Amino acid sequence: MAEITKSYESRDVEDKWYAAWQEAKCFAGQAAPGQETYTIVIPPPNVTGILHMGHVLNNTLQDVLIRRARLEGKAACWIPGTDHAGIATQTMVEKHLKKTEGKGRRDLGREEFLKRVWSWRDEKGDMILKQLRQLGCSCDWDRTTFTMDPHYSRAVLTSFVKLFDGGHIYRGKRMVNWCPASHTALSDEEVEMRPTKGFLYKLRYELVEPTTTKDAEGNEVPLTHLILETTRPETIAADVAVAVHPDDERYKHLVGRKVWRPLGERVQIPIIADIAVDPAFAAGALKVTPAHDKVDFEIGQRHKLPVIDAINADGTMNEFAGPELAGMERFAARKKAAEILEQRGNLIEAKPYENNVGYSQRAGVPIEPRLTQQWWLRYPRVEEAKAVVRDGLIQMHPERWTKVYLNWLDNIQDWCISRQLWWGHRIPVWYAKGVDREKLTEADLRDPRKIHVSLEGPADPQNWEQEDDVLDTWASSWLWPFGTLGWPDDAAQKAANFEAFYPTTTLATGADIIFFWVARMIMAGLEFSRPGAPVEQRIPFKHVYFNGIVRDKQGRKMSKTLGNSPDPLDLITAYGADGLRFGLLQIAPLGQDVKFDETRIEAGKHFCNKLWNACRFRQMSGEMSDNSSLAAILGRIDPARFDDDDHALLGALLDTMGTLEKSFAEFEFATATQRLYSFFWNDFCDWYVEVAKARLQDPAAKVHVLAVQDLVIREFLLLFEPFAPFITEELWHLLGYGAEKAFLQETRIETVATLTAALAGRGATIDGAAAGRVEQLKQFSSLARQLKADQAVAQKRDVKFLALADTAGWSVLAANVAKLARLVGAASIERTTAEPALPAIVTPLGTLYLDTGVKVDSATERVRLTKELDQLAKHIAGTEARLGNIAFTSKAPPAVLDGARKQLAELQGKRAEIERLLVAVG
RNA sequence: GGACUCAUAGCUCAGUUGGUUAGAGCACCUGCUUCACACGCAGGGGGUCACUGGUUCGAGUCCAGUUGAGUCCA
Repeated sequence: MAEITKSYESRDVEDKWYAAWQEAKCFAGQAAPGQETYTIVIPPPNVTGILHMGHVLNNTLQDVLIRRARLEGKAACWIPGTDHAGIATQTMVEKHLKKTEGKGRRDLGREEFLKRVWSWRDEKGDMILKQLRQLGCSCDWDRTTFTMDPHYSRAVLTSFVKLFDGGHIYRGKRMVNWCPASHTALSDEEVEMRPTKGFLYKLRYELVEPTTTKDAEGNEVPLTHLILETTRPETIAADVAVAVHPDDERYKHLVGRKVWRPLGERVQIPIIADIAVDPAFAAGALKVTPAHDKVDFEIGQRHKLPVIDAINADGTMNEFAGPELAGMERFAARKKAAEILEQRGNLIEAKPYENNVGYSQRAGVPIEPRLTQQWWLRYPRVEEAKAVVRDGLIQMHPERWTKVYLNWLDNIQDWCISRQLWWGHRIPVWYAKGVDREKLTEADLRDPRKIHVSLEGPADPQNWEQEDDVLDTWASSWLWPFGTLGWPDDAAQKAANFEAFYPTTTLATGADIIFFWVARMIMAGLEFSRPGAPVEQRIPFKHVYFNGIVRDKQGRKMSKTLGNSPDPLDLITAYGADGLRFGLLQIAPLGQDVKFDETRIEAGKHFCNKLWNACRFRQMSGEMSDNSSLAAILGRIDPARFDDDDHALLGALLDTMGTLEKSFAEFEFATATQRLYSFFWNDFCDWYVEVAKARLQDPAAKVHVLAVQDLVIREFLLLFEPFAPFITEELWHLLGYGAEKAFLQETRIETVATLTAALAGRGATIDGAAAGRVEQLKQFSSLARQLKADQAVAQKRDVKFLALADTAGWSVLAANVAKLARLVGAASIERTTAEPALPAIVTPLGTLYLDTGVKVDSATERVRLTKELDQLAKHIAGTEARLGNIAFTSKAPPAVLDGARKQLAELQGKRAEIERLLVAVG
């Protein structure tokens, strides 16, 4: 067996083991008939993406789940892949083209451009998947899927055709969120509302026929114009009416009259009444611009108003905006429009104003409501999607997200699924040549002479033209849980073992895509996955775990522009993948955002090093014996030699195992990591290993004590492996736990029940009371050290202690004196019945005197003891007051009362002892 | 406007169904190269649990309100 080095060097072991795992196909998702499965599909990162901290958290969580499932003997399958990310990738490649060749995509043409995107992908895509390997992710790489792969594309197009045939898809000229930067429509979910500073322009619209109105006092006064306010004066030339609320007394008599439109061609536009107008906003009159506002469009529809489109696809104004504005960029045009209006006397004032403006999430520019032909989806299975979550078939963690999910489904709007891009799944619709696409009706869409919808395309392609648009990327990723398992092809599904692995078990993702992805996947799963099967077989997953967002120390989102995100690969280099994983999970409580703190990652590394050295020390402590099975180790454990420390340690181990079982069931990973940490560092290293040093001096006890350590390390490595797969694998082999050359993952992890039973099978039953006695010993040693420190005695100097103890206390001390002496640095700990004039401290096992050989400084001692006495007095007073309260003694549960009485007795005993010491000091 | 989350030590966070003197890591102070580990060991200082009120024998924990930070929806 190789000797363990002085410190853990992650770099030396990570690559080695990852290669070995892959070589041995450790991560292959293969299910034996009847075997319980555990499936995860990765939230596919952008194919152009590189690993950031959010990925690290999200994927570490998935790896922890999948590795634990493997240790529990389940058929674990984690399916990786990437997303083609339509807009992002197309924009990226376009930018690259512009920079390197000075060309735009239109210069190349669709086919050539797509070739360039593919070659970009082949060269740089999947980089992130390589990075995930460095993190230790145990994905079944043979199943890697890209949303543009031929079989996956087939799934996407199949879903379109099925939905079209089912009447869920239609085409229509409607208001969409238009991104002037990317030249495409966006879904509502891709629009982000941002408070934006601008101006509210107060304008005068001149009445064609002046009239009168009543002023505040009821006097008849002349009225020559209407006042209205807008944030977008550049669209005035596209105004087709002015609207007021039908019940607004101020304007009732004006409805039906006309005003002069102040910009563009000098025309009269009607004053109309519509309930969409908010009479409380501004002056209560609204300019109606159907082409450039969703509400205005609806008003226009109701009143059969014309539509004037004054803005081009790229966000510049066209000739309908008027000669002064034509050709200008929309924001420049806004300024210019205000100037013109001011010159003409139409502008009353422009006051600074902040309102919510929709921005393209991807391009970061304000979207333009725009009337265009698009493809729309009426979501299938909406009610069923609500039911599966409401009924708990799909559980969200934390549970509160179900409310957000249900609320969205309650207010669901049709989904604009077409995008005016080239990179993506081209919509499988063909128009007969000569058909005017602008004039197609709903009925025409169902007419096979005009429209062809299929996977293969028409038999006579020369007579047809394919739709130019592609599908929204999310309209491909919503099929992910079954598209990655071979759907819709029967043979492929069989090969992927769809039958065993679907529904998937857990989806781990961020709550920011609950609508984009989670909700849509649920609907898609219900609609497509197993037609006709019971609902519990059609859901795409059973659990959704929402991980938090990784933020910087100031609580800001990590982003490239802020430069506040560390490179995960640097962190792996510095702290090891295990240190990064463990450290990050420690600060990632369920459903809460994570403020990133590099010192916690460093602590993760330190913990790995601690584990490493504890194993190293075990190796140095004595011969390694057969560790290859639990039975072999248990065979060396001698129940007759169990002392309190053995009981307490194994009790803590079982408790830790129980905590982990519970944590995994509840997705509480921070709890799990914290317990692993405190168990190993405090219970095992700080106490057990230290006290064992004394026991190891006894040759008769040695085999047993080392076996206990071998057992604990074995179980700990199994518990820790999901969090830190590299170091645990390395130690597993170094300490000979694997049979032959078996990997750690091939061993089944023990449960509280099985380990308890295995111990019982060896005749060992854990004495729960031992932990309390060990606690007393810990306190004793801590107090003894404190006494030495107080007396300025060097720690390592072996001093003489005297203990004034009763029989019970002394019996505990006597049984552990060798351990304690070593622990506190004592030449001897002897019992005394006298009351020596020495510095003393009161412990749960008796009063301990320190014989320094120097005369006691009674003044210092008095100060020290008095201080402690004061503190004690306070606690005693508090406890006495509680116990003296009849309300407390009559109502509190007996256990609490008992505890309080016991505590009071202890405190009083301690006080009496300190008082006595004070007298003795003089 | 509606929904949600958070506020505990200098920093980042734990704190189970309310129950002894509120914990950890990092940072800080003191001491220590002791036959695993200085990526370590020992000892220490540091908290009116945001604020106000309520329920209760008892509140960091439950309820209401206030303030502040953040997220989502409209």
